[in-house]
Amino acid sequence: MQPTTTKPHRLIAHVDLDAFFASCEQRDHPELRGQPVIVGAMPGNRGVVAACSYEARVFGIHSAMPIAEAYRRCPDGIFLRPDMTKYLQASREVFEILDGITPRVEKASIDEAYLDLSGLEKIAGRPEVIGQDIRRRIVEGTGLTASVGIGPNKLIAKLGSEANKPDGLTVTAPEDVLNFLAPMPVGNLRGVGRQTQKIFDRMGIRTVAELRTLSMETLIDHLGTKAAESCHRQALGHASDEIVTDRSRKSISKENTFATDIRDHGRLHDVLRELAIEVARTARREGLAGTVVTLKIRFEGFETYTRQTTLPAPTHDERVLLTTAWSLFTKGNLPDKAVRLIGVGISGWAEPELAQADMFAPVKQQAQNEKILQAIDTVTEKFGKPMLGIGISKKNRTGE
DNA sequence: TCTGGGGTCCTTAATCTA
DNA sequence: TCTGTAGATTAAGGACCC
Repeated sequence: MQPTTTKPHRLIAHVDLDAFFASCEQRDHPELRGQPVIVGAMPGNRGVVAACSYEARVFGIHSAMPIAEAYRRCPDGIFLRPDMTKYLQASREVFEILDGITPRVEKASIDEAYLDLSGLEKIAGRPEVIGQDIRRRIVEGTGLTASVGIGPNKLIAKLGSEANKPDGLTVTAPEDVLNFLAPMPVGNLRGVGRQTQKIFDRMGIRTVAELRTLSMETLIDHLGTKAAESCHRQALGHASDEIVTDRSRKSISKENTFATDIRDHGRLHDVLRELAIEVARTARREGLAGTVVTLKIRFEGFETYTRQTTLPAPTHDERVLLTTAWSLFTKGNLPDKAVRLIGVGISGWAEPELAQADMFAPVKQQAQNEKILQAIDTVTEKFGKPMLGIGISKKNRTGE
């Protein structure tokens, strides 16, 4: 009989900067310290709270809350527009510090990271000591506080950092994972948002311990296979412990919500051009060229649609993006209503060598296709009907 | 309450292809 | 040659996250 081998536990940390945007502002403007700071849209405009200080949270304000509601709750709060340049710089400084602790750092967002600390205990001491060291280095290096969770995988590390905010540290040993999770609301699990929460509410399931009592079949019946498997695994404390140090992006997009809904197609086209220019610029800067163009459109009443198409050749040319997106708008069978938001995105990256393709490739490809189409028309004219193979090509090409 | 912006991943339906 | 079909691919929308 083969000896049973069990995979050794890894030691994963999750580092989460506290109220990041608001903390950057309070750090740089001492007069804002101790004040309810709300970063996001300005009251009177459309928008939501991007981040708020802990002093603002006392009023029940939280991120993603409509700014009008935040203002109602705290009219004396300090409302600020986000300064992304500042936050990106602060984020870079934090990641430099984290890179100095271990090379195995995964950037989860502008203000969150996972670190693989496995093996570090021999040099740096117990997980508690390492966790305190991470927090100390961040506050000394940047003036910002962070909450840290440490556990055998990313889920437990993340829930740990959330459990003790702000400026806290939670270490969960592998043998404590089940007890750590048991009393938590199911909404703490990854992928359980508003809709899934409603389903659990209807089932009378509030905590992870209660979730564990459900059979896999029941879970699949209510949530579908993927979500059920994910919840089941998480409830038992099973999750990924892989640190992905080079996450490549899958898409680039830009969108814009108008202050008031508009119907003027000329203005829509102008805005779409600006967005296409920004998307194309980002793509070129990052050496990416994509074949899938997506138009996003939201009408009055928050009615949202997306339309996408696949180009014959990869592009990072704003003219191709604009032409394609505009044709999706005009030919996408969309309602004739005032527009609240318009956006454009690109994805479906070509292979690296193709991504370096010359920017006129799509235009050339288009011209090539036109020639082929002309040839088909000639053949059709001559023989009365298209030859089978060519006929199919034409059908595909035009999407009819 | 009245809902930004930039992403990722999943499900489902439609379409294409062999 | 035509047609039905299964699997692959594409498109659209939804849910979620920060």
